[in-house]
Amino acid sequence: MTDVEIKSASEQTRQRLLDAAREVFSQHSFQGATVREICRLADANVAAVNYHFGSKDGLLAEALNFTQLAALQKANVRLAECPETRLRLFLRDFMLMLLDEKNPSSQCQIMARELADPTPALDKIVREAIAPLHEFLGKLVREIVGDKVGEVELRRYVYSIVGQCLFYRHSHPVLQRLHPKLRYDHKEIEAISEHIAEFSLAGIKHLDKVSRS
Amino acid sequence: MTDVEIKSASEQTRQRLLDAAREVFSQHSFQGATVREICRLADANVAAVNYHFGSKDGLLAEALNFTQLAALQKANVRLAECPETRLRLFLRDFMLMLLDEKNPSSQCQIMARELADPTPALDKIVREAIAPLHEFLGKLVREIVGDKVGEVELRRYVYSIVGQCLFYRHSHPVLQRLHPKLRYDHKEIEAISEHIAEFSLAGIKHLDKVSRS
DNA sequence: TTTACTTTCAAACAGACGTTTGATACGCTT
DNA sequence: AAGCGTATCAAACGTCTGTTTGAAAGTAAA
Repeated sequence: MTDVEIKSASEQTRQRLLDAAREVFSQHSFQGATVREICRLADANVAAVNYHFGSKDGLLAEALNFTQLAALQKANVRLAECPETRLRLFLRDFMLMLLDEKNPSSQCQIMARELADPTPALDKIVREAIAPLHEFLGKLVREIVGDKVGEVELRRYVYSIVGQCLFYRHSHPVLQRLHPKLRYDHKEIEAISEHIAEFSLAGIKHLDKVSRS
Repeated sequence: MTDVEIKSASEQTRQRLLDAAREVFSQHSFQGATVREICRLADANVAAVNYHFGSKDGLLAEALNFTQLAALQKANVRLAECPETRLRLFLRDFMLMLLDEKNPSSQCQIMARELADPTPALDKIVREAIAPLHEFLGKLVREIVGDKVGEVELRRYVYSIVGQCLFYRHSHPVLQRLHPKLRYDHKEIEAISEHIAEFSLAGIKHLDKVSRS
């Protein structure tokens, strides 16, 4: 009987607040999300946020959780595959995490909002999620291109890959207006990630070839 | 002596409000931007926005202006170059428009904010700016890949290109934290656009080759 | 100058926001 | 059961928001 299963009433409301916060912060901007809506969703009093987390900023900071993203990277580096295949597999898992409509508490939506309108939480996001992600992708791409490519160009490869991925999450409101039929189901997400992987691998290898000549 | 040069006092404040609105809306989210700050910047009374534009929403709608983006496309289709070169040239001009720090009234920053947190203005943006842009790029890429590629794949090419471009604008707050030395001067922007062009052309032609086989 | 209309202005409005307060209810040890 | 620290609650606080108001100032034709 661990304290992971049995929690005090206080810890339960804390958890409900965190869940509600992830839900609301992912659907509205930080300024657009209201403490009152979060508390309503968590069946808690308005004062609960300030009691448990000090402030709205504090709640956002604690609501951020990047374990899923970190787990993806950790699992990937353990694979005994060639770097190209590992890139393909990572992009598949990453896009599934990024676009899955079934996963409402997606941290990535919060991250996307922070990009457009940074709050103090962005520093934590960059430090704990984005910087490690870029480092991970940098190493992976390095395995593909070898040592001939400079750091600046390597970074641009990573930017091109990440840029393509984020586009689908970020521009979702636009894509839905352009193509109302669009749905991010599992099959569609796999097709998208395969496209990004092939497109990127071609771009990487072509530029690699050019810079070697 | 046309009425373009000599304007009534009323039209002058209208214009000052529009300029101030573009400035403020590009630096804050729609919710974060306040009517009072816009009026302060425009040296106008708080009531001026509602008098001239009906509401804050109305002001944003009228502040949007996509003539620069449209001009880029119109100039590009008139070039007597091969489609690859035209893509390279367009990406150069597009990125200069997107990233130039000297251009504070950049419409693109407002667009980027609308993506993350749509307001009623997003419909106008999609209709008048994004849809034409995607159509333009779709035709340009079509010239490169020929008729063998399906519509769905063609769209994904365009998404990959646009995604790379928007990343630099969109993730600027992140990139600055990752690499504080980063500056978007003319030379850097040209290097970025060249990278995106080469990366994308390689991706397009490789996938084209694969799908033909 | 008078008249009619447009534009500006200070002030106020009504509502929403994050946060604080002081009282109440709860859980736990003694 | 008494006592004590913690957690919850309705209510209020002060501030900021977009918007409205009615009077004042400006503009231009008669």
